Amino acid sequence: MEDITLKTIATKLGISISTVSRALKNHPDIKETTRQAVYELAEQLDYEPNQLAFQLLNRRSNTIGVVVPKISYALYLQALPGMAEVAEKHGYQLLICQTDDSYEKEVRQIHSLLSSRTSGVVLSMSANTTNYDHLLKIQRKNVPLVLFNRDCEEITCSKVLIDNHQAAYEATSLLIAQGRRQIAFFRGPEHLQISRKRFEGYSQALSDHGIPLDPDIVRLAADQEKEAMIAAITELFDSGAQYDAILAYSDQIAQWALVLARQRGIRIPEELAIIGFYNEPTNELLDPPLISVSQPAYEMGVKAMELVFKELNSTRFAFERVVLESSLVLRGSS
Amino acid sequence: MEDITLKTIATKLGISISTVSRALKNHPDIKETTRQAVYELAEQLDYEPNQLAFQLLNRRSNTIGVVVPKISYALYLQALPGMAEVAEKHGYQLLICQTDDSYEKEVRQIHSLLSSRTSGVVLSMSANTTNYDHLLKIQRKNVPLVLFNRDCEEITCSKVLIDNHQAAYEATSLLIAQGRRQIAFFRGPEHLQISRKRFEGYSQALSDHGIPLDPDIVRLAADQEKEAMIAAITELFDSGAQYDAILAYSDQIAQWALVLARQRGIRIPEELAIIGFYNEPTNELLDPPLISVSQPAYEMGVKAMELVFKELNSTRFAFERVVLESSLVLRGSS
DNA sequence: ATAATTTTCGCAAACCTTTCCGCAAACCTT
DNA sequence: AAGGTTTGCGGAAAGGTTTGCGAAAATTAT
Repeated sequence: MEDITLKTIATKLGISISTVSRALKNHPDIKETTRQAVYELAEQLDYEPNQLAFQLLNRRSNTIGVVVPKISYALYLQALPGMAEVAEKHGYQLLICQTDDSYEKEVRQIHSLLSSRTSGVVLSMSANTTNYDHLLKIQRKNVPLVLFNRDCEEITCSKVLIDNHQAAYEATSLLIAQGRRQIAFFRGPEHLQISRKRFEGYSQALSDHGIPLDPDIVRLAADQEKEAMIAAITELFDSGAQYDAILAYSDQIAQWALVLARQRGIRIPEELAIIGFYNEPTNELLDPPLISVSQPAYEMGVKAMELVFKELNSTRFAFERVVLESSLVLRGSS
Repeated sequence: MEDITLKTIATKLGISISTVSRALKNHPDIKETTRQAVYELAEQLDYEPNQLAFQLLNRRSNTIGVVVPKISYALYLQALPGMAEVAEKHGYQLLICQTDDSYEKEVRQIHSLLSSRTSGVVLSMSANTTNYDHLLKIQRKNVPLVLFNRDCEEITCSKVLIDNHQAAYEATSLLIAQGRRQIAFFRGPEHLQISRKRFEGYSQALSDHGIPLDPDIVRLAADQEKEAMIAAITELFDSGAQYDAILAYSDQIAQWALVLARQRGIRIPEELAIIGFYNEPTNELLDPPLISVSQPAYEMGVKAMELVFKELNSTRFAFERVVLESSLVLRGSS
């Protein structure tokens, strides 16, 4: 069973390869009868145009690389379909790469994408990326790069983000408005700008309301593995520090905080209010349902992919920085 | 900024393209000094071999297509990394396609994969697929096809599955052993073999223990959208039927059953025991934590991908049917 | 010194598609 | 009927890589 190519059809029909190619593309130069004959035989032989040849000719593959820390995070899980839809509309496919927040893996993935001549890259940097040579390499090859969710000042390119400072500020303000004064904070990975911004928003809200920041209840929870999160939360709980609310960098942390607090008989939200980030769908299954900062993930995905194609289809292009609105999803946990 | 190719290097060094190619591949024919010169210039120019050209030559891309109903299901979310790891070890990338359980989308995706000359396909059929022409087409093109999780008797190929009959049988038996006699069952999509098998395992366990099957408490919950699931569950709750346990086709359903039951003040597990399928990580955040049939998702992914490469690298190949062990993860919900 | 190797490298084909250009035949014009 | 236009199709190049084969250059043997 050999591969069916234009040549197969051309030979069987006694016409040239170029005629077959044009017939299949409905080129006006081709006589209706030949066109029909070609279509019939192509159908009968299950001819599938060889994208590889086309891509080589085109000098790039119909593929956009999407590099994310973990597919399983709600944000990416929800953004991916948005990206896929836009990509499919343009006849492109997505090459999804997971870095597991490893810098080395990210570099490997990027090289692999470059090697397979991806038409563009949407990237959410790993938490351990502090060197950006691989990203500069993408740009040097004139491949559109769009930073997604996780920003990085060192790289100039299009970006799709939310205002993390603002989001954290609002969440904190909500807690304060509800009378909370001792708001604990779980920080995310240190190198991540979004993590820093969220902390700054939190700090700002406190100071704007004249509440001193208590370092005892600001904790690091960079590792999003179950055991690490539980350890960080337990440490706070056992520290003897005073707190009547928790704002966490991610819902993963917030969810475990809620569960562990419940196990200790702490009443939520009466004794302890909890708010997280990302609006994981499972938040509403919890008891009580978890409040969270919701990002318009699907729209972010759409927007990011649109920016890729915008850059791809224009010669001289001005980078865009798109900042979408996040919102607090109010539920029972506060 | 032009693309860097072998020709670029060859011209700058005044040698031929083939020499550059061989130098980079450490071909013994090449003198050490030229080899070094080539390596240096390649490094300096950020040369990335053009996979597209190689793939065209090779007549297939270094890519395995993975077609699943929804990435967000825990099974696939956990299986994907297993697949990716094996693929990467072979120098392959994954082209992940989501069908949203739509037959049409599945057909489109398959054609797209065929067109881009994927080296192999791992497929978990959509719930609405009853025509298998597109799968036969894959096989006719000699592209290795491995069916994953969702079986289908009409297609002969390698498969990676669990014994759904057995799993449901065990789950039901556990409930019976705990004294439950009126076990409600939420069925999955009708066309899905795994769905039927689970129901059969459930029925078998009942009859083996001399318990009659009560059609009133066997409900269809094919649609895994939140609203549809809530509707199906509410319908059971409002039906006035008697039941002291629920076995659900998926954890999504089971989770909502648990939450909705709790909202109605039903005590779990005292009044109602609940068991689901797939072992979603969020099960343990619920109150009480949800019991579930756990599949070795990661291993299933690894195994499936290994089968793809096994078939890819052998001329005459015997299909394998791999049935992995599932297990009940015991928690508080029963 | 020449002959026989061995070392080192270049040529060209192949993978399949698209598209510019040109050519022949058929058509139309007056 | 001669010229001009349109219609329908084929030839060939380009895209970047790998590889078998042959050839030149360098080395060794006689």
